[in-house]
Amino acid sequence: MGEHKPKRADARRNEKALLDAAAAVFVASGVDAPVRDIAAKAGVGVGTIYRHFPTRADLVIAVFRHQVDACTEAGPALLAANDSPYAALAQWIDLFVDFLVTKHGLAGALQSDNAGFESLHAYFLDRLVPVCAELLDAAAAAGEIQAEVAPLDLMRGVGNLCIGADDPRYDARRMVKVLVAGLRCGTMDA
Amino acid sequence: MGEHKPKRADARRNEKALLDAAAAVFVASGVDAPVRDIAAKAGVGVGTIYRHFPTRADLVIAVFRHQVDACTEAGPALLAANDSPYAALAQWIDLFVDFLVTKHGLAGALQSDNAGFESLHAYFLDRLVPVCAELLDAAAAAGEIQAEVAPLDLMRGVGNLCIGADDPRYDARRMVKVLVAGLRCGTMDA
DNA sequence: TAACGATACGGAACCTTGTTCCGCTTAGCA
DNA sequence: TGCTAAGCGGAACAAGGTTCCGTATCGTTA
Repeated sequence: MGEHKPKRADARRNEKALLDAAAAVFVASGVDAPVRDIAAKAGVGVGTIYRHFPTRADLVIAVFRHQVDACTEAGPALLAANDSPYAALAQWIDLFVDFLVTKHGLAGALQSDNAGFESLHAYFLDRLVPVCAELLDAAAAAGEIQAEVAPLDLMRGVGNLCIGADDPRYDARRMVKVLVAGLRCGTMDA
Repeated sequence: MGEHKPKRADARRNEKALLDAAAAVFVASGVDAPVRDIAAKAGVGVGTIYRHFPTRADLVIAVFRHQVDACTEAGPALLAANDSPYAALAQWIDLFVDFLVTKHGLAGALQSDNAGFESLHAYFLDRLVPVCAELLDAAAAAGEIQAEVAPLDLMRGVGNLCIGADDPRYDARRMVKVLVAGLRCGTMDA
């Protein structure tokens, strides 16, 4: 059930290149970007994509799993690199938003593959909730935040604020910043 | 600003044929059915479709407006044709469900054209809520229903019951029937 | 009624996308 | 160094939307 490394070195290299290229292209052109564009960006032929990822949807899923993993690992790293746990939390939320903004095209891109989307979402929650909890606890322990918020609530809240983030009239990131700032000063007025 | 009839008789005939054919094909094969299939069903060439509806999305929107109109007109007609207003309501809900089941593919089919979807939804509410109200009032006046339910609530309720109606394990129509039956006997127990 | 111009029609051709296929290349090993 | 199977590139195919244009038809006018 563990990670079974593919055989050849160049194959492994290409797989990573593809994941990186796809992530970049998705950010630049959206999740609907043509497979050919991704192949070009990675400097490989389309055939190579299809050997690693049987279908377009599989590639998309793989990229997002990859992002979830990165986000997971970033939590402890940020905590170690910052004196202030609150700062770490804020930076982590920032990464999380990067991820969400692109993630919102997902449901559409995976229209047929509903099962794939569900399992991805489950994976997403399984891995990210504990990280968020850790950051939240650390900030609370350091006395840097007043409001008591459950990790899942915070993640949902941020997620919901990011809905419609592609509308240029709506600055989702701004609203998230406000929400995160709100953690510092309890829910009482004045 | 009113309805401006197209010029030629055959053009008008074809437009109607297209609307009917598209509705039939959408029911049979879903909203993603190829334009060619619709043209074939209507017995016209694809070019004809594109003269009447500049884009695939426009055709889809036109079909659904057409359905909304049909549903709107069916309300008073059913009321007139039935002795029991409740029976009329039940039959109307049936038509409404037909419409909803296919409507749920819409958001996906119009992915790019979000504005089109929004305005369609507004049109949908504007026209259907009054009809639903009329049926509900008539049934209440005849003493055939006990529960007091707002038209919009009923429509949303039915709409929500129809979510996931394409899943063969879930019989949405059955649940709607139960809900409608529930109108007859108030919300108290026994 | 015959002729004529505008209007509408059909469907082949085109473009973009996902996916498959297969001859060539190259990593890894003896 | 040579062998072989894993990998690779990209042309070719399939499917869908959209465009184009020669032909047919409508509706009017002489």
